[in-house]
Amino acid sequence: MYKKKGYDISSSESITRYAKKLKDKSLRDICGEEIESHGYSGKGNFGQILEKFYFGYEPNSVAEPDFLEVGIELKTSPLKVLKNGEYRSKERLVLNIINYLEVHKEVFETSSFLKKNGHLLLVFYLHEKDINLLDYLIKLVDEWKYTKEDLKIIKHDWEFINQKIKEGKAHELSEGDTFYLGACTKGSTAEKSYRKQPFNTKLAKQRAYSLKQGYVNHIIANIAKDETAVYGKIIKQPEILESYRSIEDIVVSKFQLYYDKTANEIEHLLGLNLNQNSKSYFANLTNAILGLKLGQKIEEFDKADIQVKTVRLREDGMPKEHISFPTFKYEEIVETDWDDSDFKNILESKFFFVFYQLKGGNLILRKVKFWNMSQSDILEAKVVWDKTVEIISSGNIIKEIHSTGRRMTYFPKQSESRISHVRPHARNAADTYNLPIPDKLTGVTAYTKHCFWLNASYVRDEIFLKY
DNA sequence: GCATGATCATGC
DNA sequence: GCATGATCATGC
Repeated sequence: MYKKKGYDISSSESITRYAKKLKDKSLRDICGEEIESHGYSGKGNFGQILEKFYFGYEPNSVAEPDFLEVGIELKTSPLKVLKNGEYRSKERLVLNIINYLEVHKEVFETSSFLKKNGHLLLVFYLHEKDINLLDYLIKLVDEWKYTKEDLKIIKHDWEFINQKIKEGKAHELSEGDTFYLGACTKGSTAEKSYRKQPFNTKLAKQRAYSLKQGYVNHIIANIAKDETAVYGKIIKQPEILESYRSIEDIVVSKFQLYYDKTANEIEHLLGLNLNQNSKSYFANLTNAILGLKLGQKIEEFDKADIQVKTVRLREDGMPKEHISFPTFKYEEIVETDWDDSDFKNILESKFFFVFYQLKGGNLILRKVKFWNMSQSDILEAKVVWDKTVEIISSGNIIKEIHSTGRRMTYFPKQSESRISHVRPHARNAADTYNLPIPDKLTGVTAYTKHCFWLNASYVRDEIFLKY
């Protein structure tokens, strides 16, 4: 037994008060000597050390909350700092493992998820590269309970995950399936950690419930009392989510009123007068349809890490453009595993597509769609990512240089994959990132910024045309 | 006409 | 200054 308890285990106020003393301290500040006298060897994670040496209980993996008497679960999570000094979550917050064989028997209100994670005590620390975890500074500490609105959405998410398990599709679960509560992969190498599922003989990846990174950012803003961003809600009263309606249905029904109308007509029907030359014209129109004021961000989409994409289709239904993602840094991508890659992370998100189509010189709203990529397509996209990494690591990037100076590369072309390709995405040829090793043909040590693109034909066939 | 490489323009 | 959405230009 560790006796370093400065709190009353039967009082949540006392526990929180004791926890808040951690602010602006590091693990070494708080319990350095004790850690050394107990032979701390650098193993174990931040949370386990805090539990053992500060709160004085042995880390466990039981289904009950850590502070059983008051039903509070302790969670620690890393922060990063933006250039403007605001805190953001470095990652999603991983909760308890989904026991496929048991959860299908549960109902949300009495579920193992809610029992263990309904009331959290959160300790956020500043994660810094190349610094010993004993020296990370703890910055934000507070309790967290979900608001009524959030809990309705989380319940829908939980039920969606359960439904998939009941249908024997645990192996097809994906983070992009849900809004705030995700089913994220969990295990040192996710490839190796497969589990049985109750209604299918196929093994399914081990997954845990998790709060989406965007949701954690809202918790952080809440705790830090940071209210710089202006948000507007789609769901103004939680009662709207009563009964069978999901947030998806509600959003889609708002758009359906305007299907087959031109952007201009929609604008007038909404009583707006937007600047059509503005780069954000379509984003503004989307927000207005959802009932938001100009300049507001969509709170629910932000919390759910939803990628909103407006796509313009030609008359024949082909998107005018491929869809781009952020550029990758050559030096970073070669040091990254697929499971930790930005590309995988973004492909696992939920997307909201708004399709406009050209018709007689006008753009009309054709349809909107929530979409996330299937597990099998994510694996196909991995092939493109693997090849890209291989090309950069080997230094065989440039294939030939035309007399005009135009350079042909070995990067995966559109014709090589149904799903994705790699192309430049830069201000101009001088807009470059450093290469980890010089290009074999030319010897250049930096190259024009590139990014992954979703093929226009994939967007048409798999997103626009399907069901 | 399409695929691929190159660049522009706006807004934060 | 840069990210992002959008578009242009060239060669097959």
